Amino acid sequence: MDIQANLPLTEATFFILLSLAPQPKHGYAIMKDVRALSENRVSLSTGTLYGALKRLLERGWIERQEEPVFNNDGRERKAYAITDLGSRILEAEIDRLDKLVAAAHLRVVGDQR
Amino acid sequence: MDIQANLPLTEATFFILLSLAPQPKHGYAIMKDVRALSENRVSLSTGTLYGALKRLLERGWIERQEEPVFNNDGRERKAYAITDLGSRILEAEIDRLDKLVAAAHLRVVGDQR
DNA sequence: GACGACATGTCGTGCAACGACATATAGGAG
DNA sequence: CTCCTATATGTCGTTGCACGACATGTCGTC
Repeated sequence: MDIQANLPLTEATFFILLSLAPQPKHGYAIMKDVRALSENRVSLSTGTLYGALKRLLERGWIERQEEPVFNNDGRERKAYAITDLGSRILEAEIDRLDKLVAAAHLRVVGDQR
Repeated sequence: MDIQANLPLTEATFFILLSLAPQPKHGYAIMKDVRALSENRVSLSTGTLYGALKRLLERGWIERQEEPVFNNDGRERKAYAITDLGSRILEAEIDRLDKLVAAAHLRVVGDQR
């Protein structure tokens, strides 16, 4: 399978995978995590979130966990976990972004970062 | 005008602005430059290129140069130039990418760059 | 005279983001 | 007891955009 062919990821997809990278989460938790990760810049609407999750499941980049996850008050949720394939794609995307940023910094005038 | 509201840029848009940042270019030159910039990963089809250029003109991120640009054999082309607004948006996008990459590197396991 | 590089454009398709809407439970404020 | 907010999951219609296919033309080379 050609990983490169799936790039670039959309911003929603990228943040969802990044959010699931350390540990599995349920939908709503992903939403909050992405908001925090992006310093409140990205607020996934539910349409974007669940639409994206559905697509990611179909592609096998993430999977539903069988073990239920418990939150503070004890209610259980079925969480999503990133798959090996998903991890490889996320890493490839980060590689791509690294090169992109490097190329951009070489080009743009008045760049002092 | 809220610059942040225009982000993220699509990959095509980003590379076009980045290509025009050092100096104005005509359409076909942008195509070749983007291919080189991205190490042959991104090949803009003409549909993407001219569609994007049209949108960028409408938004005032780029403009058509009045002075014709001459290529090797002396034929003239009307080139596109990035505007001040376009430059500010490009810089904002690079800022966004910087933060994104930084956040990603903190998160992802097995990251040794 | 055919072919590849140069050069500019239009059109139709398909995918993805997004806001709006729908639904439901839990807990705190009044 | 009722309203409001946070938690939680989902569907639907619209819109924007990338992309390949097609159309058109010039110039230089083999």
